Amino acid sequence: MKLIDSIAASCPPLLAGPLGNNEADDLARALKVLADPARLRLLSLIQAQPSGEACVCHLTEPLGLTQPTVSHHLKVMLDVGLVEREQRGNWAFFRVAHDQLGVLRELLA
Amino acid sequence: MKLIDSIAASCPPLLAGPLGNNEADDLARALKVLADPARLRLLSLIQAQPSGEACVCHLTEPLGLTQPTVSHHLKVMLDVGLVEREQRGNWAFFRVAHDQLGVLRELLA
DNA sequence: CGACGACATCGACGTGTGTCAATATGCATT
DNA sequence: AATGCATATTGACACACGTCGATGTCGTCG
Repeated sequence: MKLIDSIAASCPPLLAGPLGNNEADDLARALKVLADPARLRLLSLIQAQPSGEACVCHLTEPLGLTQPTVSHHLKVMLDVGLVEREQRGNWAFFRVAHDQLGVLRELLA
Repeated sequence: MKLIDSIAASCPPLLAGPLGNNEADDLARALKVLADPARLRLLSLIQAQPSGEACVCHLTEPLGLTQPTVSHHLKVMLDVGLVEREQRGNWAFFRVAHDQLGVLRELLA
């Protein structure tokens, strides 16, 4: 199970009551994934595509980062559940996982 | 001007369009402040007080961190605008800045 | 089957940061 | 003024992480 799914099941909203160590650790790990300029730009770039999806080769140039770095960031976001991946032939297409982003948003309440 | 105020004035929601370098950097810096278990627990502990405020000496023991570390985290959150500080005699009382937290929450849309 | 293109993984490097002990600052009370 | 207490600052250390070049893997097309 992806990190954000398990947070959604176990973690109360931030200001609803004192957070335990485990809950705080999990929520912090998820927020850390989001707290990077390259990853924020990746999400906004993927979402800006008319189809709502993008492959790695279309993302490296607008970001000014190398292909391994972009691949790394996408993997990190995939692991926590912030993006979804679909392989089609040689290309790997990524979409923003709106539901999981919404989970994080609602936890800051 | 605190970081989150300037973000609120200049930064569009994450998925509204491609983020520029400066916007992504600012938003990431603000999220990084939140993406730490000690700071998340601090916010939830302060909010859990009946008065909605707390001084440093009431926060070190439930967190299991030293006083300088707690002071450091509060200063970092104060600088970006996530908490407010009010000195009363020897004690410094901190409150959660709900508005600024709301700004961050709405930017993840 | 062989070559090519897209993507993933590995190893290494530099930077950033959470933590603590030690010390400084500032207010209050006597 | 002098002492005591709450908080802030400093310096140092260990660890995490973003980035890159080099290389590996897998699917596609001659």
